[in-house]
Amino acid sequence: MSKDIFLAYIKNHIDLNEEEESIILSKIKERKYLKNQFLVQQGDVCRYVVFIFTGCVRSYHVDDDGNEHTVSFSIENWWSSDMGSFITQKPADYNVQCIEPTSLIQFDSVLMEELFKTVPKLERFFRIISQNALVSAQRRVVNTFSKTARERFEIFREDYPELEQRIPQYMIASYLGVTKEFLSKIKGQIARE
Amino acid sequence: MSKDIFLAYIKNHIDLNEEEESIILSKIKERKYLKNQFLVQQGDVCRYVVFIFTGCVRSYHVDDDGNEHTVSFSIENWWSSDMGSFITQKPADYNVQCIEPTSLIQFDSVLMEELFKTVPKLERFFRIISQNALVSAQRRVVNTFSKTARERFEIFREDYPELEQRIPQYMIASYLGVTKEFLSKIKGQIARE
DNA sequence: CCTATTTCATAATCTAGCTTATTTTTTGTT
DNA sequence: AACAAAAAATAAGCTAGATTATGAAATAGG
Repeated sequence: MSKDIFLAYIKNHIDLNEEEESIILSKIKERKYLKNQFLVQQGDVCRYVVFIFTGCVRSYHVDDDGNEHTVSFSIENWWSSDMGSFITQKPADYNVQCIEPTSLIQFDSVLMEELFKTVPKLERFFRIISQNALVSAQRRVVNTFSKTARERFEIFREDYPELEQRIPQYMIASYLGVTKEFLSKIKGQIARE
Repeated sequence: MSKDIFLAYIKNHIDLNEEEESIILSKIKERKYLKNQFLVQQGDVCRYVVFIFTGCVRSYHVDDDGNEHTVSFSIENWWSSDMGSFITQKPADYNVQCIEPTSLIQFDSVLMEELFKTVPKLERFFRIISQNALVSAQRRVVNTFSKTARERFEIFREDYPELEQRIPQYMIASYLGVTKEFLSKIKGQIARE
């Protein structure tokens, strides 16, 4: 059952006894989204953090010139949200949109606090995954400055080999910080070698 | 007393009772570093997370071409470390160096776990500050892609008005992701208006 | 106080990546 | 299967920012 995936994922990071497991199971439920549906829209307040069972979700910002900038892709066994908006309850900077039919658990702040109260160990769990997310966000900053677009593309391919097939190329370009035309050129170069 | 600054800082994010406060106070101690001393050097394993009382610390990565890329500046009431290295105990990607004489608290992983065990609320505290740091790292990626160098410089000035006076210009350039020459040109442009 | 070393400014040349435009391919819908 | 719409490829010309070079100003050390 897909909720067990979530338990297994937690148990990669912390230990849970049977009671804690059943508390968690009792409080979460699966929800499905269709392709192209939004979990949050830029400007709205983000009410959920989600854990993804299946599917794929993209977070992206649309700037003043109308250009899209992808913050993250989230797939199986990963998290998604506009954290800044969720924490502060201010308007979201990002759109969070399903790019595949997606099945997930939705955590609002009430549920979150309820879980922390009944299973305090989860504080530790979320600390750990928050720290890990921070580390990779910082690495991305440095890569953006120190690597060429082509290098960043090659790193992307290594880090997420399956993702390239599932995601339209123009979205990958907007994740790498280049235009779709330039990514196309890079792929041409690589193919020609 | 400077340790009280640390307590006050924690209490911005979570509540502490008297007992918890005194446990924390009993376990931490102040340490001083000279200007230019390293807290971590790229390639070594990072053994500490630090909280800064006074002074300024820079984290930066040196890439294969020998170029420096500043990940963060940390001043009064803020944290610093190479988190990735600290967590995994693998070689650090970053140098963490004092750019002013600096007074701080040093947390090694033993102390960290001891604190988490005796004051479990601190898990929550570190989750919150990690999440905040994640939000700003993500915002920085988006800004890098959506704003010009000049706009990023102006944002930097607004966000950290005091910092510009304290930090050499070439370090600011490496934080913004441009060469020192180009930052100099930008400042010239702005001055001429 | 003097000298050496960093740091900052300015400017000419060069290039990675952007813009704009056109064509081909793929995907989705009736 | 046919059509429409979205996505990808290709290419010419263009700019933000890099590189290289030189001199001036500020810091630091003796």
